[in-house]
Amino acid sequence: MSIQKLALKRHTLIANKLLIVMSGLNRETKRDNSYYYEKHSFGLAKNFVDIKWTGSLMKQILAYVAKCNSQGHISIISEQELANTIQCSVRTVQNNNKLLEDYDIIRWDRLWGDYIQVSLNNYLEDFLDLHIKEAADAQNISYTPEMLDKDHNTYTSKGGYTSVSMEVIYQLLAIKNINMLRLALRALYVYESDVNVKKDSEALLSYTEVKHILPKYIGYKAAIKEMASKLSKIFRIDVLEKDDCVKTLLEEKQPRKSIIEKIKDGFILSFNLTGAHDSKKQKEIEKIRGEHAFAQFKNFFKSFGHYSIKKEDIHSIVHEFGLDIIEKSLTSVQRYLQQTYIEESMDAFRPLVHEMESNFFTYIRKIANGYYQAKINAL
DNA sequence: GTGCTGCAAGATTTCCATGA
DNA sequence: TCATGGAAATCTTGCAGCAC
Repeated sequence: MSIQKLALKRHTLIANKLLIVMSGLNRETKRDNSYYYEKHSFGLAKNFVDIKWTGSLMKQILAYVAKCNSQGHISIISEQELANTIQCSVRTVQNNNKLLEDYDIIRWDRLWGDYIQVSLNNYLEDFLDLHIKEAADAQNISYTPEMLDKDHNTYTSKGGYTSVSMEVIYQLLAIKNINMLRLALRALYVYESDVNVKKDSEALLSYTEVKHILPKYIGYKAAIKEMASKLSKIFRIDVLEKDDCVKTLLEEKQPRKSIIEKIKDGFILSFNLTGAHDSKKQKEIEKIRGEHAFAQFKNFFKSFGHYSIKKEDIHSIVHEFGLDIIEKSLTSVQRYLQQTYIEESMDAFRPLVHEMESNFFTYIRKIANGYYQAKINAL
């Protein structure tokens, strides 16, 4: 019997401040004759700073964020499946839940057997870093569409959030070494900040930065290089040292002051996410290809009947299950329609077409969900 | 029978002294 | 300052006992 794992969201939104606090707050607080504290800069809540982030605890929180709905609620989750997914024992999952509840980070209740429900406390504020803007202030700020909800509330964010692909989440949950996990979480934040926001071509982490984030005993070059090399399943990583470091970064780019500071270290890790690992780019590509796949299917279907599906629903379903699953589902429906048309009577064919015409979104979603569950279980 | 908790052993992480 | 090894601290795990 295969070990059951959790089916997680294809794209998980996670506050940068959560990545920062779990990776370890930077101990180098004095910079350029002034003081900088990540705790204050990111507006971290006391309970998130005070709790001791063990490896299993970090992975458990990542799994909860990757599983919950838009209100931070998980209506049902198996402790055994969670333990299988984050690669620890059920006892550790239970201990962690109790600890997280003591620190007022989650609430949980047992449903029956090993099934529980979990709510992430202050989900918007603490896990997405989104804060509702007062109505009076809202008129005076600019915002991106992503910062508006269905009720047209306006949100502000201090440290922002990043989108992490399902592939990357599963890779993070498989990491056994706590310092590798810390390094990966910090690299994801730097990638969001440097590549997605500042539009640099790569995310750079200097030796000094890594040294002050990881515990002192592990903060030396050989150990950092060793850990970085093992993260190649998630990132494309280049280690730039001494002459390489200066030449590559100074000759090929026009670096900002902050990058020049990193170059002075003479030892820099360069991180890049490619293909399906880059959640934001992946979402944009899938939107366009998804629309194309549905347009092709609609063209095929027009000789049998007519249905309508909103563009937003296409984006949402492609976002939820992924382009490969959606294409597979549409191909399967097309084949099934053709087969029924050829091999069955009109009495069997008509109700099928009618079901699709009445709510094609629900119909295709049901099929996609089946393929998706099978894909997750095969991981 | 089920779920929770305390305990102890083993595993992992962190600290610290030391030498290069 | 960096790298390392041994010691100490902490985390993880499974078992046993208790309450319901």
